[in-house]
Amino acid sequence: MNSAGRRYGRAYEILREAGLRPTRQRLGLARLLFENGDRHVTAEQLQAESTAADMRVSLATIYNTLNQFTQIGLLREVVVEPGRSYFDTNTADHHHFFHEETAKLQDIEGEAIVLGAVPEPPEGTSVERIDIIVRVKNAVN
Amino acid sequence: MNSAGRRYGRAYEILREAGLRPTRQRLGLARLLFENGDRHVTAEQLQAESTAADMRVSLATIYNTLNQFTQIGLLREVVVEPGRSYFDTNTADHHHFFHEETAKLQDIEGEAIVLGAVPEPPEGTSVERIDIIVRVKNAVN
DNA sequence: ACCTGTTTTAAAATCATTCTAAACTATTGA
DNA sequence: TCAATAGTTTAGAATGATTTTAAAACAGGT
Repeated sequence: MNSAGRRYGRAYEILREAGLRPTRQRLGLARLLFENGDRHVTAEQLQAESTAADMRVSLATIYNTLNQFTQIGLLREVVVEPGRSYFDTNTADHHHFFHEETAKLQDIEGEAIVLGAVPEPPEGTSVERIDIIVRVKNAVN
Repeated sequence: MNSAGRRYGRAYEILREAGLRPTRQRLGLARLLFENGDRHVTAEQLQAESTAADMRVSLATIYNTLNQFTQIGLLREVVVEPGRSYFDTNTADHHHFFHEETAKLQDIEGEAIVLGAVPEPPEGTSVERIDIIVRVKNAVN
């Protein structure tokens, strides 16, 4: 590993192993995404953060990177609203609260939600994934 | 009720009660949507159907109508893919299979899926709705 | 039939996302 | 170390779904 590799930590090798060149922008975005625990970001948000961190990364690259990271299993895409995609840095099996008013996602911890019966998939299909979204709004009290 | 009312059945009064004028296009779309059992349609699909049925309805009206019907509880919006909205004529409490390859939705019947533990919503919020999407793809065999 | 407020419409606008083609950069092997 | 090559990034154009706009058409009451 060279000095860049040391500076960026694990991301460097993860990218190499996935066959993605560890470029400046991919490493920088990886750092923003993974250095602060579990997060849910949109492309726009991530660009705002990279700008704030003095990295100039085009929106096209943000989208490419988010999609590539999703493909190699570093991120998971969560669809809750038409016309906006969230990317979740937590790829473990879990589900979400979605705050309708603030448009914010929040992980539901481990056993807090449990599926009783899982349905038989239709003939000739197999289950790929189960997404549960608990939509919440501010309680009126 | 006038002759138009009779011709379009229940929809006529439902719209009036919701404060929506029972116009030709709203009644026609209601007929397409509700006369053939449970359905999942996109705006484009509904327009194709109305064209096929010799009703000219603009896309803008299709969108307006789908949104209005959703607001008054005649439809339910299901979000499964970024950038495409499905409207479900079944507003009863139920969940969905989503076929990733064909982009088709299918209702999961009644008790086939059961939630064991339902999580406590975050402080100050109340649960609005729970959406479960079981994503399936063609089985490899 | 007439008035007034709704509704519909075509067309333009918007928004998130993807594509394109050219400029740039990482990697490899000499 | 350097050049060749293949993979990346980028600005800007293109796309596709949806919403907005402003004007024309219409529904319901008088």
